[in-house]
Amino acid sequence: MSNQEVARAFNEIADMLELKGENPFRIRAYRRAAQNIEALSVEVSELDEESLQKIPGIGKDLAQKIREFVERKTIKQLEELRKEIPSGLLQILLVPGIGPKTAKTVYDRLGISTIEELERACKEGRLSGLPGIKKKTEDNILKGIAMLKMGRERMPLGRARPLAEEIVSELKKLKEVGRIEIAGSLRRWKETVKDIDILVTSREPMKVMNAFVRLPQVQDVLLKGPTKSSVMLREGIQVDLRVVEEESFGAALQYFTGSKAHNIKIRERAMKLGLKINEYGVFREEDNKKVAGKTEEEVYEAIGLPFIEPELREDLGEVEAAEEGRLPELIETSDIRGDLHVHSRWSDGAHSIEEVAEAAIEMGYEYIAITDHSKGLGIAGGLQAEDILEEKKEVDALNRKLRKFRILMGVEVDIRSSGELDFDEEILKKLDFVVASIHSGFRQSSKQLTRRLLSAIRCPYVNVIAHPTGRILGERQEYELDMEQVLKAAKRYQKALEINAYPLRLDLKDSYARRAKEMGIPIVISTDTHMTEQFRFIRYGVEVARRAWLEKSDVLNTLPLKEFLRRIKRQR
DNA sequence: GCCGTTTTCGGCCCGACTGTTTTCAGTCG
Repeated sequence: MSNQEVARAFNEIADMLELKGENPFRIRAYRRAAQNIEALSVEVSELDEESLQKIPGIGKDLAQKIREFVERKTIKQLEELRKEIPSGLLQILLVPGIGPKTAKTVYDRLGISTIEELERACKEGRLSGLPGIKKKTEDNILKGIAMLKMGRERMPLGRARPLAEEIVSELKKLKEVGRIEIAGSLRRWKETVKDIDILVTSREPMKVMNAFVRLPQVQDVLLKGPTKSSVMLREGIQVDLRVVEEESFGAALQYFTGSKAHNIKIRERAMKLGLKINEYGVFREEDNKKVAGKTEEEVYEAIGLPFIEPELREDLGEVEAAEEGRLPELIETSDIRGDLHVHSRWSDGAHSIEEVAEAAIEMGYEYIAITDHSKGLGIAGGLQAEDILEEKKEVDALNRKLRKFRILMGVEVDIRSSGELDFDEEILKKLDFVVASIHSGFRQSSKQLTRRLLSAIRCPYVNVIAHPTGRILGERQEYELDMEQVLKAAKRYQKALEINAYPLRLDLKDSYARRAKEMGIPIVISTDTHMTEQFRFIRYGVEVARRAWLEKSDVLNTLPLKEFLRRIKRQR
């Protein structure tokens, strides 16, 4: 019973209670619990009722329901609701523009309980005449159904971020645009995003909005007003643009950056202090006088808190940490001194080692580890033992030539299906740095996969496990690992785990990386670069680290070369 | 259903846009 399954059950209960018109706060309680469970790095199935109640948003009742779900594979309340509410109605809720009220109305009045029926009824104009529904609403529902059919899922950060930056640079060209910032989950660098939020200041909002909806990337205008417009891009992601006053920019940025859960917490705190926060500023309850709003720092200060970095704003303990003055000093991209997972033309990279080194120097690095694939990965030009030794000669020669820069001779050694490494220790011993990773047998049992990683961690010459969970966003699920065991082993042998910065991997993900930090496991952030342009992806990895509360001192490749070498020697 | 420097009952974040209304409900973020 995974956390995700529990979260899904609670969300389903929330949906059905909503359809029944239940108390909205009770519904919110289920959703909040679901969200917190999903973000948890431990499995709720392993917790007893008492520990469950320590999770924020989970009290006696929900703790019992989790235990019930884990032990009996079902929740009685859920079963009963399912009998009461047709599953098609839940599908109808997924249609953008349709909420619980409309869904209930069409069900009660017309007996519609599937999307197909809804579509037919709209086309036949049978919805018109229901309370609050006329032709226009029918059209909007049909649009929403079309949108749903297009498969509106979350977009990986690595795809959405460049799209957002492109739009920002277009809008920046307008003379009517003052300040401009990306907000929303994109500013928090969440690994997938639902839409792109952009915030601008302007004295002539309508001109900005007019230009916005006419951008060449825009396929459809969803809504347009003086402070808020939304469009659908051809790439299939929605962009919301908001225009605010200079004087409220900080409050608006804070508000639209979210997360929702973080904002609710901030607002609750404000309320206790006799303040009210909205996107225009912080206001005193008694006389409605504005006390802050121009900058985000001001907003947090007004409620007695230090600035909280956007990446932390998930209501996962950051508000409490801010209150107690123990916010982390998050790692920054400029702290990184070397990339430790780099491919060259010797295997499947696009550039020579020399070209790669030059690009790394350009990045301001002091060192890199060249880690081409081992023989098991024939498809990626994996190297035989002799090739590795040849490659090492080239690296040695380059090191004699380069000043103030060091290329570490390494390898990305494949962990075979059997659990053995692709090279024996005699070869690995001769290298400066060894990255081990899984590239095959993804579908093995959890037991087998975990054993493979454990045996790699135990090998004295392995320094780091690369992309430990193997996931590729939108393509491949994580391996079914026993992550807790992997973490324990990494801690015991002090082997590093990689945050792979390749935008579609981001592996370790934030919640695991945070758990690793808490356990005292060393972390490296690397790009898995196959061409020199990809060194720039390091930012994505650093952002995962920031979301995981990591500081400079938690990450090995922030160390200067000498210290770094001393540190990895101790791993052997 | 949760939660407690206003607490064990009575609160629970806040506003824009749309389409239906003639002052507002529903949806969304």
